[in-house]
Amino acid sequence: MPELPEVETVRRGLAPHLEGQRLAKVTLRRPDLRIPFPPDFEKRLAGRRIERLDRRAKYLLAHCDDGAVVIMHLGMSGRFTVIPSEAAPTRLASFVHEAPLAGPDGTGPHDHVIFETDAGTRIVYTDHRRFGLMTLSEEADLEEHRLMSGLGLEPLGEGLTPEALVERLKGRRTPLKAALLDQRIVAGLGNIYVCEVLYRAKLSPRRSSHTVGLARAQALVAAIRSVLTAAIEAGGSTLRDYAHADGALGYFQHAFKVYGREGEPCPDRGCGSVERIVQANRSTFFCPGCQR
DNA sequence: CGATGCCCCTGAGAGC
DNA sequence: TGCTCTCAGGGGCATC
Repeated sequence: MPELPEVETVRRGLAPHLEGQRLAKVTLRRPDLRIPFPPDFEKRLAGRRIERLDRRAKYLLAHCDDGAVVIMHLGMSGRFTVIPSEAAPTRLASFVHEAPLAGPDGTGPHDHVIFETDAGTRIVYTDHRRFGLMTLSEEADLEEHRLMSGLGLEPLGEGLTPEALVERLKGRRTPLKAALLDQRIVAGLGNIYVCEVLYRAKLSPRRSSHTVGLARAQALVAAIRSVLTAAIEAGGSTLRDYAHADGALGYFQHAFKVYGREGEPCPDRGCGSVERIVQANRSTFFCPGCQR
């Protein structure tokens, strides 16, 4: 699902509805997602004001006025729907595929969390595969939370330099594709954007990570920055049922050069056709002609 | 420590 | 129509 650009797009869509708002009510419709909700999650958040909505890697972080932070991850299929107070109490079906309308509150069977703000806005978290999570950090230092402490370099942050990347890839014999998916090295890339980054950097997904020196790392860092920046500007990518917080669709999927393009000619050089291979049980798309 | 496979879950689409 | 199989943007855990 959502990789960094999609999570950032969701953050931007939700922020105006959450920042500065007080949560009037929080409702859970099941006890867990990928992990259980913390005890008293609903009570703990009721009455709290959200001061800021941040993002770290693929996590959304809602900072409360009492210092608690709601940590949220969308997994593969998580999404938010904003229902303004004036809207009819039925969901806009256009951005929820096949989701049957259920209870009198207009929620469907995969709507697991409902936030209601003092302004009357409802923010519904939907996640049919339930690989997402929501939990609470009470730590004084958020970075010490177990979900945050192991995260690697923020791809659009200043820490991602070619030198830092070389340092983290050094000594690893794992394929470069797997290393870039490893959130402990660089945090925020997923399957689609790693494929796109490797294509643009002209590096093979099979290349052993330790063979990436400074020159190749420079190409990688440049590709990571440009692909993610362009994807965020496009509002992320829309595949299958994914949509923004406001129901709009991102369009970066039209800019994919290799992802999902098996058999098509290499878009840059026509030097071969895009191949699909399986690495670590996930599809990799690349051009064996120009990616070395 | 590092790398691989399997698992969590639901639904869509292809093929028979 | 209906069954079975594969695949899906994530990540944690066991195992070697």
